[in-house]
Amino acid sequence: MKTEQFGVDAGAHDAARTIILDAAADVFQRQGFTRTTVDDIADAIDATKGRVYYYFRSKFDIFLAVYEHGMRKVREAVEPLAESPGTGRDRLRAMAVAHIENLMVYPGYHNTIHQGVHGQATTALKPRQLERLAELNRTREDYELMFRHVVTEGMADGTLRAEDPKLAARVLLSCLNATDMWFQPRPGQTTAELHDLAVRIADLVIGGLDQ
Amino acid sequence: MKTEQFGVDAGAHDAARTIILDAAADVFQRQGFTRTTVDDIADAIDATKGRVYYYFRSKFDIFLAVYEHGMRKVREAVEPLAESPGTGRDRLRAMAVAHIENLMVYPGYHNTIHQGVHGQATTALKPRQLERLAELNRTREDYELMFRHVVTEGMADGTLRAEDPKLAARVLLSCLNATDMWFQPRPGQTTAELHDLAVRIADLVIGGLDQ
DNA sequence: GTCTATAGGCTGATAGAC
DNA sequence: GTCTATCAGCCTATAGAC
Repeated sequence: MKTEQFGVDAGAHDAARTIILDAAADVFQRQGFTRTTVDDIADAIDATKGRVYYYFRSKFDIFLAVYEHGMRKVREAVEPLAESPGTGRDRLRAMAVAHIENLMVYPGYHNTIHQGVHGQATTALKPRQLERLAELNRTREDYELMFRHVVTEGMADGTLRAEDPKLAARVLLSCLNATDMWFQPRPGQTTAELHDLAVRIADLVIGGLDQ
Repeated sequence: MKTEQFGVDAGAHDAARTIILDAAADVFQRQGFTRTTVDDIADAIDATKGRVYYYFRSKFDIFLAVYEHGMRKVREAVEPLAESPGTGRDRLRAMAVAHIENLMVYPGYHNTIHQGVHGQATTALKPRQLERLAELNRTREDYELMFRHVVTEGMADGTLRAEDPKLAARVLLSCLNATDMWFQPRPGQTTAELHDLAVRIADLVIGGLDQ
């Protein structure tokens, strides 16, 4: 019972969890949370349920971990750009490109978050899980708020125009996220090609805010 | 056994089906297809499963009927605008507004279609169901094609600019559909208010194509 | 740590009464 | 037409062997 989860083995433990999370994000994307069985996740890593339940208390806890991991990844990529030098428009564009690129690299994670925000993953939840889900949704709202602030700053420095920054940020972010509705990474697609595509999508999406 | 499904009672039969479809679209939106039980749909119209299974062969057939009904409604609203007089830009804008308005009036239907396109509703399907789903997805592709054509026409008449009409139409439509990710009709919201909101969203979304 | 075996609950679909 | 009753299958989660 005295495992070394917080000792020298923590790294191995986290690595094992991450393998499960990667597989789960992928399967959740392909089949949706509800239709995915824990056996499906285990199959994807050539294991059985037993392994999965050793690392996660429940299927929904896996979903929560995917949500958290995915949100942390985008925030790490996008947040620094919000505070970088440059006009509001330049920063917003850089944020949009980075967001789309992140979505292209981690499609499973983003799609799973999508399902979570939409509430389609909710089964009968324990108080502990409800609280964690609420906190994650708050993180997501903060993320949207960051976009809204940059929109406002772009309006102030004259590089963006918007009647209603709140509506603009919401539409902008939902448009960026909509990419996961049709984007499928093609085998052999280079990072440069993905970047180029991300730029073109970003320009289409933020065009409505251009001065 | 000799019902009058195609005789004088066809209207009543269709009406009963539509009541079930409206309820199903609503519940599918709130809970997602998989998490929705047939009992949930029946409860929503103060009935039991028996009634539902009298009108539909399976839960997935209900989904297919919702998909079809929803697609027919948007097409009826948007298609005439694609062929109306005016510049490409004017027509595209009118189509975008109409699409969003339709989505605001039938949020359950649109959200359910969304789930279908995303493939999250797919259980083990019979050949008959697979074929019908494929046909519906083709209808949806035709719908996107209609947007692409108007984009191309707008480029020709100099009112729109786009590097890649195919990408532009795809991004445009997925952005319009993304509205159902956050839009919640408020009680007491008038048609005029919804129209105003739809116009503002449409302008944000097609701004990236403006000349 | 990872597995197998199984309990226990839920749900899609059907049969048959009214 | 609509209901009640019920079956059969699937899936989450746990217990215990290795």
